[in-house]
Amino acid sequence: MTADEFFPALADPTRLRCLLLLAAEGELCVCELTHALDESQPKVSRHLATLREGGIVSDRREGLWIHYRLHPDLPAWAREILVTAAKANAAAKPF
Amino acid sequence: MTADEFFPALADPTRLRCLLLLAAEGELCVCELTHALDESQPKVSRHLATLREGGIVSDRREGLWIHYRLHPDLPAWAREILVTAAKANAAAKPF
DNA sequence: ACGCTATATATGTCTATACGTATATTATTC
DNA sequence: GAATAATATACGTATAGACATATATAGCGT
Repeated sequence: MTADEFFPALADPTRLRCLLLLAAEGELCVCELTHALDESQPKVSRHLATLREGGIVSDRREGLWIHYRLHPDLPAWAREILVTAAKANAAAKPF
Repeated sequence: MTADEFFPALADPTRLRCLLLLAAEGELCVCELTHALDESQPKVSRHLATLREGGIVSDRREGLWIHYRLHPDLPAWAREILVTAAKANAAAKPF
């Protein structure tokens, strides 16, 4: 995982929000993400596929549900960036 | 400056390298960046314009040279992300 | 004013990305 | 094995992004 691969994944707002939710919650299924983001299921699924193919998230099937989480091999610096972005977001929307 | 505005600016390798160089060096003119990146002048200039229009860098003319630096108002979290990316880059290319 | 240097922008084109809608896949339950 | 639920993918299209080449602008020196 290089910065040149990681940053494009963060450039889409839907993908960024997915990653911040996953960083905060640990593991979420597609329907939880779809509901939390208020986006269509195919849209969320396609963005998750992008992240999966990029090695940024991993998935785990459990019956009908597929749970996504940050990929276990995601390097520490990438996680740090997500934490920093989450703090920036929290500061920007203090509701 | 929100994360949704900042991350797209990092999604292009040329822009990312410009920002990492500026973060490391403080201030550089276009010809220094062009030479350091080994890219064409219009290409570097256009990416710098993107960063300038996004409020991520500021420019200062001094005679023929135009010096770019990280924008003074760039929030701390954005600078932190650049520092983290720089460390990731340095670790990836230990030459 | 002219030429030179540094930088910016314009133009046309090509590629990548994102989207909505529709359909397919996978697993469960009856 | 049909029906249903959760998720994935395919397809067509629209938009954005990046590029190379060419040209314009701005300041300096003579």
